[in-house]
Amino acid sequence: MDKRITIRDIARRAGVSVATVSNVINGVNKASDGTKKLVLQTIKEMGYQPNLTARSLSINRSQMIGVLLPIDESTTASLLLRDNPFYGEFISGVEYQGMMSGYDVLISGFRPGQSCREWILKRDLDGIVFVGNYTDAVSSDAKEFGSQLVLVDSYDEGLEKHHSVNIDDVQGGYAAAKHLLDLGHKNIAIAASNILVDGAIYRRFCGYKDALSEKGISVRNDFIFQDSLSFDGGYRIGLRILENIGQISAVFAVADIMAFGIMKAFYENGKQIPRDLSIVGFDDIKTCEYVIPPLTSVHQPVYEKGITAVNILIDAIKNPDIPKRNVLFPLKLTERGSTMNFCERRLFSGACL
Amino acid sequence: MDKRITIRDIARRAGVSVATVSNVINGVNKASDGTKKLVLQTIKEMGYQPNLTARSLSINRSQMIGVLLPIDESTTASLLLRDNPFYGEFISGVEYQGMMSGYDVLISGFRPGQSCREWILKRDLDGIVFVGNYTDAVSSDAKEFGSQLVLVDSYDEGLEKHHSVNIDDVQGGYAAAKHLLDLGHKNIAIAASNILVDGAIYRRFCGYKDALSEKGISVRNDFIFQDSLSFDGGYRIGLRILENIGQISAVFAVADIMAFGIMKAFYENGKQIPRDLSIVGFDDIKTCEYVIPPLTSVHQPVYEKGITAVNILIDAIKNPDIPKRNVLFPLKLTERGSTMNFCERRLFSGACL
DNA sequence: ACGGAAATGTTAAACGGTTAACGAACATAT
DNA sequence: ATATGTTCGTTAACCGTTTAACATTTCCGT
Repeated sequence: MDKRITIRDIARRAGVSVATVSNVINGVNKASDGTKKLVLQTIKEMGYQPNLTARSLSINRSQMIGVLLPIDESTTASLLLRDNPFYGEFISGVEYQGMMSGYDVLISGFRPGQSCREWILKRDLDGIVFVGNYTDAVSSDAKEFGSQLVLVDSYDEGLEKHHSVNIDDVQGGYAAAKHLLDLGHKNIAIAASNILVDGAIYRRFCGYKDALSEKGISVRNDFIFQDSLSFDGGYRIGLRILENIGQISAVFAVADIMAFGIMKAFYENGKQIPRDLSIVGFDDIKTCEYVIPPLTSVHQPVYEKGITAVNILIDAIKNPDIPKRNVLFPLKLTERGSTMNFCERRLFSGACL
Repeated sequence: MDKRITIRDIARRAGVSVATVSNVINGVNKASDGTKKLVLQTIKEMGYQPNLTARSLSINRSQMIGVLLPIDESTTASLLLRDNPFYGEFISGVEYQGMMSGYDVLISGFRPGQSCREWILKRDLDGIVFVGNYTDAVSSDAKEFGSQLVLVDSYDEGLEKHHSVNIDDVQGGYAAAKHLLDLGHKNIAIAASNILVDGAIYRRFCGYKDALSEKGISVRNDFIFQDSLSFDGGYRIGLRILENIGQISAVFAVADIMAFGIMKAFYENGKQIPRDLSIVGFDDIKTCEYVIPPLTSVHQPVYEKGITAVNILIDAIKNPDIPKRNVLFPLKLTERGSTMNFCERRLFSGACL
């Protein structure tokens, strides 16, 4: 409960003006070495910490950046952060890089109907990292006040107009399907959420389609399974695939979590992965290594995305006129035990076609 | 890039003094209904947002709270947040409750050698939620500046002196072992990290011991397996258990992630869960539902811990003199498919002893 | 009609920094 | 000796709020 020590206390004790103390702190070269030493010494002795709130007010910059996370629409209450390990990992990257660059990180859910203008303005945020599907409102909000903006995971819209960090979903989808094709599979289903709603999912689908058509295979409508992007959604799709078990030998699930649901459905019905179905997931969350068999999945660099977003943001804060940067992370498939060669699989039940 | 609108602009436009505008904003009842309406109207028209930085400076409170997260000691670089879904879930609770109470949330890793005094001082933080093993330095830092402190997951030390939120590890460990005992198991191993190092783990062990001795069973030293608190650690323990497969029929893993490692070791060696080994985990992370069989686990309310911590913190901020509160969440076991009755299991291989 | 309280405002000094503008002291060049 | 420039500092205004202290008007009881 001590009285807070201010720059004036330092000035008084050191016998100089507050301006001089301020200059020393900020490295403005306007003090003799002697004075500098004296001031620094005094600061140390008194355990003085400059107050960033006051500084913010004065220089109109806060040295804080914000992360806006999507909300779980179903509850409006909790962040997706709660249920999806992704966001924690992402924030970790943001926090680390922010800290390294001297910025503090504020987090918040971006609740519908809310404007980020409010948030930026209230706290004088120097910039924000916006995760998820961005709305035009967001960008105009940011621009209006000299705050910088980096979009993450919202590839589609207005990409050129903003800084952005994305993963190459098309290529990822392609890699997934390609892997299955290389294993000799021809009848490859896809498990997804509504393909037309979510841009990222649609792009993964496109990659899948590309890989197939490269081999002269066209996508069969009845091989496109759509349900909610969740374990339960995957489970339901798993049951539907089981009905077509003779025709489908492999499936590309556009999210790991759906893949787990499919695996569950299969096990419950006495089928085995990968003997009865090869599965490749997408995201490569830690759980992929824990399940049995471990899930082959398209790896996405979540932590690195956080780091990169902050790097771009801070560059932009320091120099608002740099051209927009749009980073697209290439994706690589991590092969594990949930996929196997189509022919070898046939060895269990007969000859290879 | 517009000029920011300040309280003076509002005052000018509405033809009143800034003090009046301020009063209206803060609900101080010093203005006539007419004036109030006028001011509010003007605020809306001009899209004015009070600047919290300036307010902070003025009232010496920031309406911000901080969350200090433990760092992964191995890297010092990244947060544990990166690898452990826990923290994301926890932060989600903190963010939600903070938002509901009008506080913004700042997050940071608590890096060794750092003092939180600096952080509190710099940003005028009203309070902080400290997660993990706390050091005395933290508390004196906080106290010194009227900042409030809530300790999370650091049951042991100086509990009475601070607000705290913890889970009842002893009871959780007890519940885990009890469940296995109730299923008829007698030779129950425990998989843990070094029992003497981490207080929480030690308490879980104590609960396990209590349950056993209640049944007249004493803990066998060769049934205590210790390794790193990770999937790999669990895997190694799994291999060691396999060597004693005749003797051990069940295991309590003090963290889900270790349980998954054990399961993996068993499957790789052609053994089946729960037929050859009943397993109960601890934490009940989402993954428990995804693995096959789904893991029986002691559920811990991570999100609620976040909510509760913030509630206590804000109470303490508003009234610094309230007595210290120490919340201890009771734990409940969630039964799933990784455990089975000892006798039924014997049906596979012979008679029930 | 008068005094005092209540209601409604205003003024101006904080809060803890930054920084433009100014100035003194001293060295150097002419 | 004078002009010119550096070096080292100070003064004071400002950032956008809050709030104590004061001022004016209105209301009410007697």
